[in-house]
Amino acid sequence: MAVRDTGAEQLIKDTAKQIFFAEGKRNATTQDIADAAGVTRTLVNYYFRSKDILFKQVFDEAMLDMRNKFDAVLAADLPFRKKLEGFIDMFYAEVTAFPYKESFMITEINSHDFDIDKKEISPALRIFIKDIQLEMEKGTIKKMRPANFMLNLFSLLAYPLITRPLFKKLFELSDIEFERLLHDRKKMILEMLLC
Amino acid sequence: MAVRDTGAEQLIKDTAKQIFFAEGKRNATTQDIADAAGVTRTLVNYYFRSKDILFKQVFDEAMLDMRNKFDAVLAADLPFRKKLEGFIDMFYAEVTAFPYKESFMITEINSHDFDIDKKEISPALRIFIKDIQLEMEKGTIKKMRPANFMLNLFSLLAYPLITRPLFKKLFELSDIEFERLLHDRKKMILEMLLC
Amino acid sequence: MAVRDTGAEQLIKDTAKQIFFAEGKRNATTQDIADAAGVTRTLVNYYFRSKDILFKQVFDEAMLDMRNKFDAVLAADLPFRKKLEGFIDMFYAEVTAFPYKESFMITEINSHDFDIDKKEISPALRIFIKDIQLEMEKGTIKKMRPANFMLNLFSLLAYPLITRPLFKKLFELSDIEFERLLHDRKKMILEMLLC
Amino acid sequence: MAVRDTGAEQLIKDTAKQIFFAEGKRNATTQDIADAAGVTRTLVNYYFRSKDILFKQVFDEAMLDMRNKFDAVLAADLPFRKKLEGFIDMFYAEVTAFPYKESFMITEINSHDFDIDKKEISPALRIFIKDIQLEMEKGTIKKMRPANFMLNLFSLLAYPLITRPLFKKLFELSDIEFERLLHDRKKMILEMLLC
DNA sequence: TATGAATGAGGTTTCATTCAT
DNA sequence: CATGAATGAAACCTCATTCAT
Repeated sequence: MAVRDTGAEQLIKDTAKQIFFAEGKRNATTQDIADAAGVTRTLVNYYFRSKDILFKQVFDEAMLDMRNKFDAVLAADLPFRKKLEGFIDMFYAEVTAFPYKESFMITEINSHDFDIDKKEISPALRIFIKDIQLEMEKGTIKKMRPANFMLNLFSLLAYPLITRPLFKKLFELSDIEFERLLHDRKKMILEMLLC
Repeated sequence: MAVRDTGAEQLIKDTAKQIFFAEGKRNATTQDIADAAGVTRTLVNYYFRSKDILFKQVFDEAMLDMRNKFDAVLAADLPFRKKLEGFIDMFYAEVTAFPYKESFMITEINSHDFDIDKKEISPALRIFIKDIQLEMEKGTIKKMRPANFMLNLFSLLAYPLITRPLFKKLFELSDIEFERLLHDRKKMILEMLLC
Repeated sequence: MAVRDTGAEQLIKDTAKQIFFAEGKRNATTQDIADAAGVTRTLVNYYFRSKDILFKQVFDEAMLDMRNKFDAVLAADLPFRKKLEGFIDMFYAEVTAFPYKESFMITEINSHDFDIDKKEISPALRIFIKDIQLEMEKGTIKKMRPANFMLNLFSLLAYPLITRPLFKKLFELSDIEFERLLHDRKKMILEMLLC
Repeated sequence: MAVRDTGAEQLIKDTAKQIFFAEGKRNATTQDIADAAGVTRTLVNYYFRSKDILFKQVFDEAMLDMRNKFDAVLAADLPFRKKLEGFIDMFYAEVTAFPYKESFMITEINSHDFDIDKKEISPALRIFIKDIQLEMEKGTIKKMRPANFMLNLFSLLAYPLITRPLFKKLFELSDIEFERLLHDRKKMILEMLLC
């Protein structure tokens, strides 16, 4: 009697995640995913009924995953500056593991049927927004809507990563040079946000 | 003697541009484009041989178009601050006309066979880099690699636009509230970059 | 428990063989073949991925098939003359069943990417070449390269069959008259080769 | 005022002949032919209305051409053996110039709507048949139907040429070796036919 | 749980042909 | 005599999905 493996479902999702986010193969077919996972194409369908469902599940999991990581950092019991530093480090680590995830999400976010099912603002985010307002009162950061502070943070972090190929060409940079550039940014972003 | 019509080719490209960049229909088929342009599908093929070629041509034209607009602003004979303001205005105008163009380009840029055929850094960009270095010396902007200054500029401008749906959800903002937020950013971006 | 049908793949190949070789419909489409086999066109594609692959498989099978029949006759333990007679009979039988096979193969052979994957001369052919050399030494056949003897054999057998329509016209022969002509050839060919 | 060229029609036919018979590109499109002839595709259509008509005209011309060459040799005032030699030489010369012509004709001949419009047996052929019968009476060639003598002649000449790629593989022959083989055949064919 | 067989829908491309100048 | 533009028909191919074990 065979041992129930049962890991197939998660294996397929992980493989899809890898293909989409790490390898950047946006148009991978179910066949491609099945092949990479070492299962038959129909098994993919057995578990997920349709490609769209697999798609959505992988996407949602990735979103949730990222949100959990965000929350962990944002709700941590640390001084504001440390939180920011932790956030930046976490973000860069994510991008190193899944270089295409940002770009992929951008696409999804802009697709016509984008709809994440969330009820309310995450508690961690609520805490962080409080932090931001406090810092503004203390004068360590400029006065602005908290949403704009968040937008600035994300912008300065994420945008260079998703347009990396373009800017490499534009400024004639090697991979190493671009890495150096990114490295410089960490301190710089802190300064821009906190000055 | 009738004038040769011949506008069909450009018409098809313009229609494709509209569909891709203004309506965000990334997966539009040749049929969709033909229908929207009021021509038969095979005519599309007559001019462009294949969908990929149409795709590439439209993309390249859009890139060139944008670069020309950049160059016009960056090389203008204006004080640095005015240039920045002009750039920001131009960028927002572009995005208003073609809301999905950024997102579309992100995707292409990250696709595996991305390769723009450029020989050297654009003269206008070279001028602007000079401007940046001059401003640094004057102390009106912080010292950093010029490339990082450009990255900051683009990041703060573009990222909120391409992640708009997500942040609207995240902060529970209406369209009007988000517009207000964007409006605030113009002044704020100038301050962040120039402080 | 029902028996797996699974005969579909072979059925499609056999049908294609029939259409190409027996009916001479060189330009049959996948649809034609699917219709004749009583399956849907996409099933043809399911098994063979592309028309070319089906094409190649059918062709290769036909080649192998014929080679096996050749080998059986050429390697048989019979006196040389009997072998020749057997070969001629076999050849005519083949042609009766698949009148267009020869012509089809001529075309393929002359196509630009013709390449059968054979490693070495078939053992049966090697035996037959030995036979030929022996007969030459015995003086029952004229001295010549064995390859030329083979060429003569095939020429005299096959050529009239593949140019049948032309010669029928040229000599104003009815089908029956042409059959008579072919019938006479059997003895004549033996005489020409063995004299 | 431009010089009337007018050679375009013949140029197209000659180009088609070249492509079909010399290069063996059976499936060349009108575009291919137009390109090779240095004219636009629509010009091909202007002259020939349809691809089939061009096809047929080229084919018919090639047939007529060959028949004229046959006739010239067969009706010449020469001894029988000389005629045969002349015929063989002429045939080989033709094949050298247009290696794929034979194979192409085989295909056409076997196509379902093959129909050359001839009224009667060519006078030259009639003369040659007389010759054959005379030689039979003289005992220089074996007794058989004249049609079979002709079939033998053509078979031994043409078949090795149209199956050349196959036999090269089968007997592991280089191009040079195959040429040598063909060279030997000239004398051998005469012997086989005349013994 | 897992799979091979089969299908349908939709997309792309090729090509000969016709139109209008 | 010559051509660029446009069209129609048909072929081909890919893919997600369903069926029947």
